[in-house]
Amino acid sequence: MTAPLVTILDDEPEIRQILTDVLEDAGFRTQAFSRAREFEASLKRATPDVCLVDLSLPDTDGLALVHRLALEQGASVIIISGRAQVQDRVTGLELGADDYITKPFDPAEVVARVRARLRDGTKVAQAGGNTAVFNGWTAHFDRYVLEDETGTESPFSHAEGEVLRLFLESPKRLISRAQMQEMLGGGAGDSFDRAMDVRISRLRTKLNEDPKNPRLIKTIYGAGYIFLGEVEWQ
Amino acid sequence: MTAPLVTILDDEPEIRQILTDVLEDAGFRTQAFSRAREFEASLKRATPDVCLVDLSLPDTDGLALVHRLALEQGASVIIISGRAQVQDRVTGLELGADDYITKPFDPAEVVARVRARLRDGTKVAQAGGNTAVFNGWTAHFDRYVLEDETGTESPFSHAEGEVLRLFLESPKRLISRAQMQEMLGGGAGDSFDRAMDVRISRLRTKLNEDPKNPRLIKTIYGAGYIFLGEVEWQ
DNA sequence: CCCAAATCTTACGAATTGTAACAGCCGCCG
DNA sequence: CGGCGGCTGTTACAATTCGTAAGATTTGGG
Repeated sequence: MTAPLVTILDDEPEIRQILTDVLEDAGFRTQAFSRAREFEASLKRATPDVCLVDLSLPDTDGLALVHRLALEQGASVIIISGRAQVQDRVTGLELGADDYITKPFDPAEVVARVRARLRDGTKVAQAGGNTAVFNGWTAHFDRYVLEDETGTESPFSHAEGEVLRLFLESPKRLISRAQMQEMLGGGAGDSFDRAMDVRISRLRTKLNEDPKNPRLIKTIYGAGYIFLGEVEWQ
Repeated sequence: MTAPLVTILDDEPEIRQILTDVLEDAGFRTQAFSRAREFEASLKRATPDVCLVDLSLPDTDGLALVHRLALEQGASVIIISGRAQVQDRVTGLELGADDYITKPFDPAEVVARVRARLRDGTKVAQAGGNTAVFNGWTAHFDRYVLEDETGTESPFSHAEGEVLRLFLESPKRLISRAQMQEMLGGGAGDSFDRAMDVRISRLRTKLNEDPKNPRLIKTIYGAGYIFLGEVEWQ
């Protein structure tokens, strides 16, 4: 699957550069434009997944553009603007923008907000986000199915999926028991730890882990678990 | 069609009051909670369209709650927080929130952002046609007919249609049993749950679902059902 | 090496869900 | 009227899920 496409429309070269860099680092494809005319022309060639639009454009009314974009293209639109007044934000959002970021902005936050737009899915071709590939396995969270490297499929349950997803979302990082309980909605039950053990045990079986030498789900005595494995979400 | 439901989770009574007032003025239905426990209990009865969650809760880790919400409920989540650091926002958004508003906030902006969520996210009861196309099937609700991918037609009953419509109107979202009863005018009969089971069982048969591995109507043990499939109303 | 704590695994059972079979209801038609 | 057929809820039993308990095993300190 190709990476999501993010288009940037801003007349300041610096901003374009910063946004392009940080978004490409985050794994997106990007296209940057300085003028609305070129930007709109590009829409006829490829529909972006998210558009970052600066309102203070010299050659167009930015708000009208946003309105058209949101209405016709069906793409997610994030306004980036120097105007920080509440009224500006409200009108921007009412006109169809999905988010409104004020300058000066932090690049990391922009990336996070772009991701948030991609996640909610209804606008994007829902291809991504609920399938993960790791070490020969493929986990389909939409179908609750785990796929072998030979293509053999076996179902996993909701509880198993919760744990697996948690691991796949934070690979190669220590996950403590307490963290799991919270994430998995465990009312910190008295013996809830044991339940978690069992869940993990069952997951391990399903992943054909060698009990003596687990390769994917590693126990850190007294601390928690670590999921090793090269995960790629699709 | 009923107004969209917005739930508010905040421990400060003032904030709850302000948000409730301004959102109801804007035409939404609201439910406000001060504690996470009650809030989560309410989710079993009705799925809100948007959740406003304050992170600084006394009785729970707010971030974990947000994560669960975004993951399982598929509802739009907006974090409201006193913490304004970029890092806080980024982690909040990465964990699945759709937006992040810092206190102090302007009520008008909150309303605008809630509206933005509703626009792209949840399909609010499509007023449009009564024909839905999904995964090779076509459901004609005006004629009570289900059409095969080969064009073969087979009738479905009223009760089956109710359930099917409910699924098709909220695809890829968890639908709890309680919700079904409500939506389908269920006199909360004691054994009405089993009737619902039977309805779904019959619907599954009609959709040629493999009992061992259903592809469209998925059961989430202890939670409800989820309808997978790419739905398009016509 | 020994022990206590932590963790793994297995078996069991309560709760939940699936579905086949039955029965009541309603409309249709001879 | 009576029988028939489709629809739908109820019941009963089978299958699944998942937490709990309990014993086995592993870990790390002394």
